Amino acid sequence: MKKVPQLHRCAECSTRYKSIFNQIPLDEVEQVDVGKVCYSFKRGEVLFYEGQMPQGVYCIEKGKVKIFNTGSEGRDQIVRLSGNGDVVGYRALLGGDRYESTASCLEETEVCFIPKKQLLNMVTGQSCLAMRFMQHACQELGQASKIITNLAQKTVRERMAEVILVVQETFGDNEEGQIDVRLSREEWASLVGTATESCIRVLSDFQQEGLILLQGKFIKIQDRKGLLKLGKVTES
Amino acid sequence: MKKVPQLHRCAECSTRYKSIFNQIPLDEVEQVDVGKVCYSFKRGEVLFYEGQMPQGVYCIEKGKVKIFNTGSEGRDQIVRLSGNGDVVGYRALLGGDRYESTASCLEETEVCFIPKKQLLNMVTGQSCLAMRFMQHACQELGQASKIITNLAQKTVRERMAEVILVVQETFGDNEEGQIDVRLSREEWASLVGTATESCIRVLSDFQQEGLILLQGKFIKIQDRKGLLKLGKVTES
DNA sequence: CGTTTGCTTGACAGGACTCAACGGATGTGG
DNA sequence: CCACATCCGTTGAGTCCTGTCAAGCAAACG
Repeated sequence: MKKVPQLHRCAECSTRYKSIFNQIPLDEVEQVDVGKVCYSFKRGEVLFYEGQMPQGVYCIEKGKVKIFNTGSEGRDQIVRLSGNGDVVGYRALLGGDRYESTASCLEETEVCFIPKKQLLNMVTGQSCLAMRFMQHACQELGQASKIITNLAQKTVRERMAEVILVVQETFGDNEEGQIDVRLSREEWASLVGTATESCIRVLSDFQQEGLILLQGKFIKIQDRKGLLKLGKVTES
Repeated sequence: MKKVPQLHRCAECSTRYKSIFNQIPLDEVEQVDVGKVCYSFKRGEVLFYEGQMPQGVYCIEKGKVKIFNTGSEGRDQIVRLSGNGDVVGYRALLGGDRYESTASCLEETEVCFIPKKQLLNMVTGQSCLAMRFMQHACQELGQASKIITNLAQKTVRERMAEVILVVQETFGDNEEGQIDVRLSREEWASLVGTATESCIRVLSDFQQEGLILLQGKFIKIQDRKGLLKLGKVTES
């Protein structure tokens, strides 16, 4: 982790209009600049660990982060992937809990750290920020409820199909038409909630069935409809 | 469902101090009375169905409700149990979504229905209600993340042990020391995320191992520590 | 260029689901 | 109050999915 000389201003942040700070009055947004600190993380570096007390929130300026829980057997379960403009770590801070998950960077990632005091000031202030966080938490809660049902009822094949689609929606495609995130097989397995070996087998099955194309670390979707059907996704 | 002549006043509600309306100024609480309607539901009756647009929220005055998703195979997955003082259905309303779950009563239940317009007025108003909902949603989100990891990594036995403990914490014991909620085997299975038959087998195993006592529909915990250990619960 | 890490495949065992059958409890209507 | 139907709980048998272990190979890395 490296502290970055503060040259990023929220008002000019490219991700502002897709972030939770969208539609917040400009003067309030500029207020964020005052206390924040910018950091740069390498792949594998950690924003926060499960069990810590939150000291603030992290706004991702550029990069990708995985949020995961470590089960009792030590296996990881990724519960969310976050990218540009996402605010990470707000759940524990606003819920008054310790972190229940660990956040680790999937690639070179630049974040702005907003200290607890400042965020709470803004949230409890006049602004509609509390409202925005509330809506956001409620939406995430809806997604979580879907994940729960999927894990309990779908097979590894079905879950894998759905996860591939969700990850593509989250990060989109790169210039070559591949899903724009570099995940190891183990990380795909952590998303699906299965063993690495099972994950590998299912992925190569999918390729043989013409659903996807495996290109090293990257995956290209070949038959979107096939995946939708296989994953029994009720497209929203 | 039966409409109840409105004789319940929020300010005098016995559940108010454990509900989300705790610490809300009295005059605002009294404001709720204006637009609300009280209903009475029998066991099996439904507050709302998955897919509907939310028209308001339900505050449980007395009774118990299960919130569940119906998977693609038709099997149900219970994602939450709610009781006295809980507000049900706020997630979809505040998140701006349709209901992603169905809410069905486990026993005779009396609820106060607060219309959408009124709730939104209160939430967007000066009060700290948005803050309360935000905190609540964040806490539920933390629980959901735990459930996800459990479902993905624990065995049916482990999950069952944990679920028994969680349900007891939710509803407590009745006079006879049994967990104070009447759930069918199928509903226990829906909580754990398994088949009814597996659920039955595990429950009777637990009884033989001296962990619990099965008394018809009711369960009595005999060896709390054993369940904790088996469920690998990191007591919070 | 050696070492480590990640990927892949095979073999195997066991947990969990499905199907089927049956007794008992519950509830309804005559 | 009884007969009937339905639902619920329980048990057994069989199958298959999925995780684990082991080993070989490729890729990445310093």
